[in-house]
Amino acid sequence: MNSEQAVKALAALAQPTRLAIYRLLVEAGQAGMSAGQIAERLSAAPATLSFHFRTLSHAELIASRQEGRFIFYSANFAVMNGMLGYLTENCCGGNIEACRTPGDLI
Amino acid sequence: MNSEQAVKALAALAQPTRLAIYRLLVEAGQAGMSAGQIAERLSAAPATLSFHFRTLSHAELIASRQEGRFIFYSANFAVMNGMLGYLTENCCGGNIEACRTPGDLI
DNA sequence: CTGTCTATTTAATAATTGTTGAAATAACAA
DNA sequence: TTGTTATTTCAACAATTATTAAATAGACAG
Repeated sequence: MNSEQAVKALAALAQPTRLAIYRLLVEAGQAGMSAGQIAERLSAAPATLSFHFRTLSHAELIASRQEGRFIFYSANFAVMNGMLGYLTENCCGGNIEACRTPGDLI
Repeated sequence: MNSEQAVKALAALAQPTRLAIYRLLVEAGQAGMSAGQIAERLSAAPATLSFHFRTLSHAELIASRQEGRFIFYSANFAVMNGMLGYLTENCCGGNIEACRTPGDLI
C-alpha cells in the first residue's frame, strides 16, 4: 500500500452512503449483496448507488460478480488490511510500549 | 463511534498532506512534533498545514499542546481505534472463520 | 515598548464531489 | 421479437474542498 492507494481507499469510505455500503458488505461477508438489495436497505436511488459502487470498486475496497440480471458486491478485506497497516506503520518509532499505553492501537 | 464521526475521521485522512501529517505523528508517538518541524518535513506552506491541522483536530485524530512559541501536535490513537472498530463491526455476520479466510481482517 | 519568531485566520479562487432524472445497456421470459 | 427487470451511464447543477498571499495574534528577548 502506498500513499496514493491509501488516500483513494480512505476517500472512498469518507462519505456516509459509501461507508454504509461498505459496512453492509463487511457484514454480508463472502456472499455479498446485490445492488438492488443494497438500494433497498439504504433507501437510495439506483443511480446514486451506482456512482458510489464505482468509487468503492476503483479503490478496490469492494469486488463485484454478475449472477443473471443481478450484480453482487462484496467487501475486499485485503485492501482494508493494507490500509490499516499503512496508517499504523512505524507506530511510535517502533517502540511498542509507547504505542500501547495511550490507546490500544493494533 | 457513529457514522458521522467515522466519516469525519476518514475524510480527515483522505488527503495526501493530512495522511502524511498523521503518519508522521503516529511515528513520533506521545512527544509529537511542532507545526514548524512538520512544515519542514513535508515542505508545505504554514497556512496550508494550519488548515489541515484544523481538519485533523476537528476529527479528534490529533491533539495539540502549546510549549512556548511552538505548538506540538500528536496522534490520538483512541479515535483511530474507534474508527477501525466501526469499519469492521459485525464482520461476516459474526462468523469469525468466514472473516479470516479471505484476508486477515483484525 | 519594539522587533522577531511561530503559527493561525481571512478572503479569494480553482478544482473536485454528490445527487438525480432520463436514457442506455444487458439478461432473461414469454 | 417484445416486454420486463436490474443496473449503469450521461448531463447538469449544487455544494464542498484545497491552496495561497496577506493580515493577524501570541510568546518571548532585548
